[in-house]
Amino acid sequence: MNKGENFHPVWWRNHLRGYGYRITIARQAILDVLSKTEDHLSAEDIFFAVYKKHPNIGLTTVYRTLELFVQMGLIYKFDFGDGRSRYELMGGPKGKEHHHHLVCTECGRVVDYTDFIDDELELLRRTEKELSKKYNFEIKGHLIQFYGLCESCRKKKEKIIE
Amino acid sequence: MNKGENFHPVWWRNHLRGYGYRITIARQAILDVLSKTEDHLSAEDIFFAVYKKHPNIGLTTVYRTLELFVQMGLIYKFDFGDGRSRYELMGGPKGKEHHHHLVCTECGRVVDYTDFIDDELELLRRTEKELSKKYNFEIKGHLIQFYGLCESCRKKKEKIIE
DNA sequence: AATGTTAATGAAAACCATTTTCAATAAGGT
DNA sequence: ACCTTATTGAAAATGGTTTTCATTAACATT
Repeated sequence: MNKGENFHPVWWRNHLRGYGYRITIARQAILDVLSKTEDHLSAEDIFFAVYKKHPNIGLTTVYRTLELFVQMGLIYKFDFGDGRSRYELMGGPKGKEHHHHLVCTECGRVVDYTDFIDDELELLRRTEKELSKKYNFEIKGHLIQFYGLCESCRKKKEKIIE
Repeated sequence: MNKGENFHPVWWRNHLRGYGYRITIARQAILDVLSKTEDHLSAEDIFFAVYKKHPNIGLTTVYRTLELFVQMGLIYKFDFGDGRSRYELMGGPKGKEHHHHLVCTECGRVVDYTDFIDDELELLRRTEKELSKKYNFEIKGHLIQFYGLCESCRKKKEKIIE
């Protein structure tokens, strides 16, 4: 952030280097976008956001980079059911706290919630432990999502019925 | 099942009729396939299974029927991350008991588990209640999945490292 | 700072699960 | 048996993602 450097925290640069990957403009730009948003961006969203400063970076590179980051565990990839994947920065210095999602099946709105996360995580840990023993799985992660109708979509439906 | 009738439990026929839909060969055949499998079938899997007895039923119809059944709440649609959707009969006379999934990210194997389902469901109900109040959502469902490596995939990886 | 090796990239084409179109068919009430 | 209209099949379209391949750029070495 200082001495004229671009925004590129040490942690993920080391992460990249540690895995033997190169630090490129595209990778910096993509992580930059992800670290500055509260939204759940699709590959195309990220492409457009990156495009503003780097119109030479292609959508293909965005896909490849996201795939790489997912493999490295730098970002999460989610499917909220609208036919495209969404990406979110994982924990770490610039990452948000652990949360789960509440998805409106009508308009696609996604709410990040952290309520009860502790209870959930405790149960998950217990369940993980037992499942890995019983089914011989090495468990790496979990997915919890709730689906429903958000307030405005609910109201729209009520109006139609009236 | 008796009197020479095909396999077509009353419950889903009424379900269909109740929604004003017609009972067709294709719909019978597709539900029949879903009710007789323990696997997590894709649309194509179902198409092939149906094809054996009804080579005239097209893949398009399979997709359309599955979509309809999902809307009606007769079946569940899952995404295990391999690029195609998987379908499962919901609860009901012929449905399996409520369960969650354990997915191997390497080979795609899916284990249905019911362990701790009660604890999970209790927590889910509590969480749902609070979330719907706090975020004004009408919650319709949830998704819980664990991801990891199954035993054989883990062993394969160990071999490569050696 | 110049050079060499090789990973990374962009553009275009390919891929592939799913959806749409549209004319033909069949479910089920009359 | 007939009529209305939902349902269907085949083929084409769609659209997110991946692959191909020649070019470019990271960065270790000199």
